Amino acid sequence: MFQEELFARLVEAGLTDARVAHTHVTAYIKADGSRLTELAAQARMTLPAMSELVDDLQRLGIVERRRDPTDGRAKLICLTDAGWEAMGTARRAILAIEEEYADQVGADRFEAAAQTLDELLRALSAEQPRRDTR
Amino acid sequence: MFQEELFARLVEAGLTDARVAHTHVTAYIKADGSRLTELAAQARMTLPAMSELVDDLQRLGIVERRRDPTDGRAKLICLTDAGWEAMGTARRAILAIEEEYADQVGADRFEAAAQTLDELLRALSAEQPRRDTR
DNA sequence: TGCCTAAGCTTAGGGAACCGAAGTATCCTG
DNA sequence: CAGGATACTTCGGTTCCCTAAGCTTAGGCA
Repeated sequence: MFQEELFARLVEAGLTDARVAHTHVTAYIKADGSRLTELAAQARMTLPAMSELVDDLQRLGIVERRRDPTDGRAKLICLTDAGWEAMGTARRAILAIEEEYADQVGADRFEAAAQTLDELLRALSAEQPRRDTR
Repeated sequence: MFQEELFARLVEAGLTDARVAHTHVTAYIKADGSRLTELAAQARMTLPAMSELVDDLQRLGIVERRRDPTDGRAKLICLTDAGWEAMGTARRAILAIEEEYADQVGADRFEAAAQTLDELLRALSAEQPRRDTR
């Protein structure tokens, strides 16, 4: 529901190739680059799954893989210029939808619910940290 | 996260064949039976997708398809005895998890957030009723 | 009565988003 | 400088959902 609305807006804004799974990268990627292992753990998915997502975003020119200067095995997933731009329009779209939601139930209640859920998620994440990355 | 916890508990309770998608049926099915069209609309998915789910639950002995006495085209999807039993254990598992969540953030806040989200969902569903069932 | 459209459902084929197992390259430790 | 651990990739498979195309029954209307 939220996703349908978001992706409709992204298409309007010209981001026709955006897919839902991409958010698993864009939600966690750091400004100076993230390792695949980091991203997979934060998104709670396996390395192969995250690798495929990064492949796709690389094909679309949103991210690029750079060699990690501190570790020859690792790669840093970084946003490209086009990636930063896309992040900006996505963020604006999300804020607009959140505003609509806040209008439906009252800004104070929406804010409170969001806060509660965020806290709950953090508490549960702390209990059961990452997935098994054997 | 919630799903992992729920299905782990269901397996413990002996419901080893339960799958995530089954909730799209069990969440909406009425005590005296529901039509496929109804279920698909409420779960916001297509008829073939819902039909497959019902196939699967039928194979597992959870639901059965009865002829609708008021319309020869339609079928009523009904819970079997085993289905009612499974619903009971699932409901108990869900309540137990919700209690744990309430403990994490406070029962009052959890309750308030749930209420807010429920209201939001209803408001959005009213705006954008069902999916296109051409 | 006999079509003809619509409604209810099913079948067939395919794509997206994951997972587990197994492989390669690099790092680190004794 | 072996041997194990770490970072990542490749391969094959499952789940969950979709669109397109069918088949059957209902209901209106000439």
